[in-house]
Amino acid sequence: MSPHKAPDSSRRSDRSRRAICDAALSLVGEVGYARTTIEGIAARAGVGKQTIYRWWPSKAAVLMEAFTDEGARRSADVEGVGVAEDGELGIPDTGDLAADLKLVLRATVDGLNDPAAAAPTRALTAEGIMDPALGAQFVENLLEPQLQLYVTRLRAAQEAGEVREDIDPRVALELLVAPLTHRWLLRTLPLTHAYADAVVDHALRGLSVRP
Amino acid sequence: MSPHKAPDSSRRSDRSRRAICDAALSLVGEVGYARTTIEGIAARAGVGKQTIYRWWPSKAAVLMEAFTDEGARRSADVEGVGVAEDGELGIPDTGDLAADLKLVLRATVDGLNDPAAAAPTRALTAEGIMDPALGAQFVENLLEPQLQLYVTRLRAAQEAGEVREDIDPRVALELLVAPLTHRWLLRTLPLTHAYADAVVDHALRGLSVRP
Amino acid sequence: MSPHKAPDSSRRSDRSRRAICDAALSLVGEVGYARTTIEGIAARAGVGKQTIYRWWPSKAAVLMEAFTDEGARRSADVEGVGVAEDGELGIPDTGDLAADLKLVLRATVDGLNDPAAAAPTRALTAEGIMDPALGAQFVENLLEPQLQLYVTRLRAAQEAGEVREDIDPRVALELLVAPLTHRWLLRTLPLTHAYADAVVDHALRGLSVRP
Amino acid sequence: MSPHKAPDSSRRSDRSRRAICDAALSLVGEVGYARTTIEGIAARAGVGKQTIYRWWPSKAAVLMEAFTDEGARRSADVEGVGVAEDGELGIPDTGDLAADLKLVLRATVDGLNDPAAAAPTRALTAEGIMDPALGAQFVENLLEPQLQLYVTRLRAAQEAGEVREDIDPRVALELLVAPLTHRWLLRTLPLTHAYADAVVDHALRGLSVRP
DNA sequence: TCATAAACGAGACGGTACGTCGAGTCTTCGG
DNA sequence: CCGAAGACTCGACGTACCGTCTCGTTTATGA
Repeated sequence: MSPHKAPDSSRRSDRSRRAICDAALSLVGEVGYARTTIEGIAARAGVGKQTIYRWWPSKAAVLMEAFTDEGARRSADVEGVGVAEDGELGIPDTGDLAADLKLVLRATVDGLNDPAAAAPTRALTAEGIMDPALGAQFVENLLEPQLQLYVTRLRAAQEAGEVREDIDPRVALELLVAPLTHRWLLRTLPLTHAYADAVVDHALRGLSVRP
Repeated sequence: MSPHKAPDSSRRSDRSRRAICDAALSLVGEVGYARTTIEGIAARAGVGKQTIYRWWPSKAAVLMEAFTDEGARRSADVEGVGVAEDGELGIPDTGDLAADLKLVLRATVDGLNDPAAAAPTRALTAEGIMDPALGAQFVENLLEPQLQLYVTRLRAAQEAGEVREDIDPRVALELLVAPLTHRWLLRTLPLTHAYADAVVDHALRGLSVRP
Repeated sequence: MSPHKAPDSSRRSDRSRRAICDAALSLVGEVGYARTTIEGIAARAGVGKQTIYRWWPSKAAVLMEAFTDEGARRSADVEGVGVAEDGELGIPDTGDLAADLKLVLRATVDGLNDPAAAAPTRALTAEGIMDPALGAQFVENLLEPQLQLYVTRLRAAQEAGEVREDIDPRVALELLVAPLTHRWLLRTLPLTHAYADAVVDHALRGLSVRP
Repeated sequence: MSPHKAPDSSRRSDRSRRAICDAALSLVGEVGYARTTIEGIAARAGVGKQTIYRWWPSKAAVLMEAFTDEGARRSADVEGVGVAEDGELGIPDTGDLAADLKLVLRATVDGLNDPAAAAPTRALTAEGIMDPALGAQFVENLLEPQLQLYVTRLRAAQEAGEVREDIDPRVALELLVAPLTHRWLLRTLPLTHAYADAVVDHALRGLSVRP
């Protein structure tokens, strides 16, 4: 069915896989995404080009996996802690939804404003915009898990009577998150803590005057 | 000061400029952004490559100008009409903000869901995400004028007493527009009329229960 | 040490090498040396440009090798004949040096006067004049072997008592050959059989009156 | 007859002409012939490219004229001296042909061995080898006048009884000059005073044993 | 325990496009 | 109204990477 026989993944060299991911990450950090090449990754990893082409369809896919890996490794480092200590591991629930959201969104703002950390994510996002398959992977592996945390927190708020029952948490979350993403990706206006607060306030209280 | 002396733009051939923009637009339409090359544009335009490199720094910049030009030409075509006939020329004001926004956002959804029309915009957006200079141009020339229409409409609603006085129209607009952009760019979930309506309803009424 | 690592010549594709040489020779024959380009050679040979740049430093070097190759192939064709049948394979020795030299130099005149055959040699010679490295290769591979034949014949004439003992064969040979080369390259005056004869006569008998 | 109307040479700006020649000579001296370009000459001369194309067919032709000019200027500088003081202004006649020729040819050797002085001549010669029209100009303007000096001297030697009557001075001169040119252009072996002497001796006395 | 088949490193290959250079032509403007 | 200035089309340059394709060389079972 497939024009080429699939490689036997049980024989795959994990040493090469890791070296490739590491090389990809470091190169993106050093020269940026656009000037990172498959040849460069292979050279830095001490690997034949074919070993990359055998297992990944594109440079972006390599980076995708490198990112996912890195995330998994970081998660593993804190496994068993039992308590979320930052936005990545759950949104706090102090009973004050506005405060909790502001805390998390301010942290998000800080993360997005760090140029070194965010540049590769930005590149990967842009690539995912053009390449649907890659974009789907990006959303599934990196974005959606984050967004689900908002769903969870918003449902809790509904049960606590803080949020109206007729609210769709999935839509609500996008009201909160999309504006930050918008400013981050398109650079229309500065992305600040004040903006994060304003988004939360506007979203929670609504635009309309009270009926 | 500059490493290369700037060309004298008063001597610029407008015939070449237009041919290049036309060729760029048609090529992007035919083969997509990624497979459009500077050489291809030059060949189709019957122009030397150097004439492109003399005036534009990148393929994306050519397309940027081609888009802006096209927009300007379309605007010129309807000049003097006096009445906005679609969302690009102003948001209607029937006195019912929710209805007006739904109308416009549904039209936006339709535009974004048209693959042929939206693909080049998507590519240009992605390119602007990676290249700040280009992104700034994109925002200034194409995006911001659209967003200002929302500001205008929201201010009118404030004056009409439909929208609370303590709302910042700039933030409010992003609450409405960013979620659509988010789904369009990241393809997290389908972009439908129902979603546009839900965004408007959630944004206007707010998430919180009434105090 | 070297700015670029040398390619591994054991992996070199001989098929490509031959195709490139053949293409180069045929192109020079068809359009002349100046209008032969590396791109043209690559295209005609069905080869990537890089494959030429990997192994040769210049267009002239390609032709140099093509010429040498062709010479080697022609020599191989007549191997085992045992008897020289033309000037390229040795200067005849009939005991009459003047007659032998006239024979050979007349043949040389004919070769140099054939425009099709001599044009590439002329181009290569001119290129070698400007580029010392190439010139050295030209002399070593193509010219010097020819000149040695004269040394051999002149030594035989010395042993036979035809030529004075105090003559340096290397200088003598240049007295015979350089005038023809001079007229051929610089086109001062026509290059004829009569001229070849005159050169031999003048050189053998000397300019001075008898003491 | 000509496809383009010939420019009116009476209107020609001599200031431009000189500036172009000067620029050409200085550029060839600084960066070599191959890397001297028409654009470079025009820029250095403060002249439009068209002003060069109007009056010369090629880079080589510009240099040709520049050289001729320079030669004429140098000759003018010593006009009226009445006595030739070097090979360029006539071959001395002391009554000893061998000595006179050695003197001149040694001076020629020195000139040809000076890399700075000879490089442009070498380039022009090479160009003349490939381009017959240019070569004819080179021979007529620069080479032939030099060679005629040898004819003159050799005829004097014939009249003085030093040289045999049946010698053709034109052939004889080539016996003397061509070997030096040969070594100079093709770099087969070093070009030394000893070689110049050997050429004179071999040519005057001949190769054959006395009958 | 070894043979054997796969993945591996290395890198040459045919290609495409890059961005630059210069050729020679054409146009504009200033003295 | 000539000529400087330089923008134009064109073609080739030499480079960078692409993705494919051999080459030997590990390596890791399964016969």
